[in-house]
Amino acid sequence: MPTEGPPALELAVSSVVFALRPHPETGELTLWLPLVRRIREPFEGRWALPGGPLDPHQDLVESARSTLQRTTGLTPRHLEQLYAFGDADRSPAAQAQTGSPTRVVSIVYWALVRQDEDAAAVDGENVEWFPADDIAEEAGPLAFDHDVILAYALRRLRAKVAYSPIAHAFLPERFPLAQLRQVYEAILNRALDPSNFRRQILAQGAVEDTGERMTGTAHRPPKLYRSSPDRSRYTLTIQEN
Amino acid sequence: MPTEGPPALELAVSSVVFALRPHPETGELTLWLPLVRRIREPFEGRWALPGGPLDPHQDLVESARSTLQRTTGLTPRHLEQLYAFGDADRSPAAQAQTGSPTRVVSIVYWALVRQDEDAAAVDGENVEWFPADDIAEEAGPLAFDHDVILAYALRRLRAKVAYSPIAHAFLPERFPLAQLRQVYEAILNRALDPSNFRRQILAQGAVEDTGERMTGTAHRPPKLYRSSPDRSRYTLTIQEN
DNA sequence: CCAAAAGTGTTATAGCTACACCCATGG
DNA sequence: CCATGGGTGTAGCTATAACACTTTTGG
Repeated sequence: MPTEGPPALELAVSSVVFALRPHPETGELTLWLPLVRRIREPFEGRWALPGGPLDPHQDLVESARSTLQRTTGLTPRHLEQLYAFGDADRSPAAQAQTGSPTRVVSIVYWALVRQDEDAAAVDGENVEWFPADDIAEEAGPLAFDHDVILAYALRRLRAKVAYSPIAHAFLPERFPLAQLRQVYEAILNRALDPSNFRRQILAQGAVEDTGERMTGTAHRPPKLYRSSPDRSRYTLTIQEN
Repeated sequence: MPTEGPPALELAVSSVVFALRPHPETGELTLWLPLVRRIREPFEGRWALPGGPLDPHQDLVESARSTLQRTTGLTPRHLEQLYAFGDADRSPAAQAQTGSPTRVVSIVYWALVRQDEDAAAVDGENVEWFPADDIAEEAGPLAFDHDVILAYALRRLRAKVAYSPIAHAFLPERFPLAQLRQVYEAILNRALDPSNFRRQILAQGAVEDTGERMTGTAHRPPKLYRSSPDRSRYTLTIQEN
C-alpha cells in the first residue's frame, strides 16, 4: 500500500553499450550489447541496461564510465549522452513492489566499443552480451522501460551514422577501408557497394592514408587508413535499397 | 564554509525558447528568446533560462511546459529535450554563496514558438525577450552555465534544420513558401535562393499545396502550403555561402 | 594459374547552382 | 503600366549508382 506525500526522487545513470561481433548463426558482423540480470525487486531476474544511482560527487559521464568498468571491464572511448528518461509513471512496478512510490529519472548514455578494446571485455556474474536484434527473443522483455530505451538508441545510432563519423569509433587507430564498410553494413544491416563507399569516404576527407598496408591477409593487402581529426560533420548518402 | 557529507541532489528542468521576431535594428527576422531575472542567490540579478525544480509528480516535459506557461504565457507546440547538464562542479557559486554544497542536474528542453502562438506572449515582472545573437552584450553573462547551454541549443537548432523539418514548427497551419524560406534564413543567418529553395522543399514532399492563396498582399498572391505529416527525416542541401 | 579481395574507370542519371524569364497583383 | 515579389524553365556542373575492369596477393 503506497504511502502519501512527495515520492522520493532518484537519479540513475545507465548505458547502452554497442560492440560489433560476428553473429553466432550467420557469422555476419552485427551489433551486440551487454545486459545485467537484476538480482532484486523490482524486476528481479529480468535483464536490464547496466547502470546505477548517481554518486553526488561524480560527473554524469564518470558515473556511466565507472558502472561500465565494474560490469563489463570495459572503458569505451566513445561515450555520449543519449537521453534523459523521467516520466512520472516510468517505473510503476517499483511502486507496486516496494510499497513506497519512487520517482526515478534515468540519464542514459550510449557507448561504442572499439574492436581492439572489446578484447578486454569480461563477463561478470550476472552480465551477458546479446545480439541487439535478438534481444526480444533471447532476453525477454527487459526491466523498467529499457526496451524503449534500447529501441531509441538503435534508431539514433542508425540515423547518426549518415551525418557523423561515429562509425569510426568501432575501429582501432588504423584500419582498412573494407573494415569501415563492414561497420556501416553491420549498423545499417545492408550491403554497400565497395567501390562507391570508398569514393564517398575519401571524398569526405573522413580518413587519411597512413602509407602502410595490412599484412598477413589472404589476397591483396589493403592500405591502412586512420580517421581524420576534427571532421565532426559530414554527409554519407545511403542508398535506399 | 561548506559542510561535509553527501551534497544534496537537485533536479531542475529549464528551457530554451526560440521565437522569430524582427530584429529591432535591422528589421530582419531573427531568433529571440525569453530570459528570467534571478531574484535571489546564487546569481541574483543575472539573467537565466526559465526553469525550476522538478515536481516529483510531473513528467519532465510537463514541468518544462508549466514553467513556460507561468513565465511567458506561452504553450509552444514544439517542445523537445535538448540535453541533461549535470557535472558535479556545475554550480560552484551556489556552494560558495549558500555554504551548503548542492549538486544540481538540469534537464534542458528547447521550444519553438509558432508565429501565431507568439502573439499570446506576455512579459512577466522579471521576464524579458532578447535577440539570441545579442545575448552576450545585452544580458551580460548568464547565471550558472546557461551561456554554454544557450550556445549548444543554437548550434543544435542550426544543424538540425538541415536534416529535419523543425523549421516548420515556427509557422502556423498554412503558410506561403517565402515565409518558410525566411524562417530558414533567420535560423541560418544566410540568404537562400528563392527558386531553388522552393524546388528543394517541394521535391522533399515536406509541404502540400492547400489550393488556397494568401490574400491582401501587395503583388502576386502566393499559394498557401501546409507541412506534410510524418515526414520525420529529410535532407536539405544548404549552400555554403 | 586460379580465386578472391583491393582498388580504378566509366557511363547514365539525378540533383544542385545560378540565373534568365514569365506571371499576377497593388498602386 | 510599372515595380515587386511569386513562380517556372533551363544550361552547366557535380555527385551518385551500377557495374565492368585491372591489380595483387595466397594457395
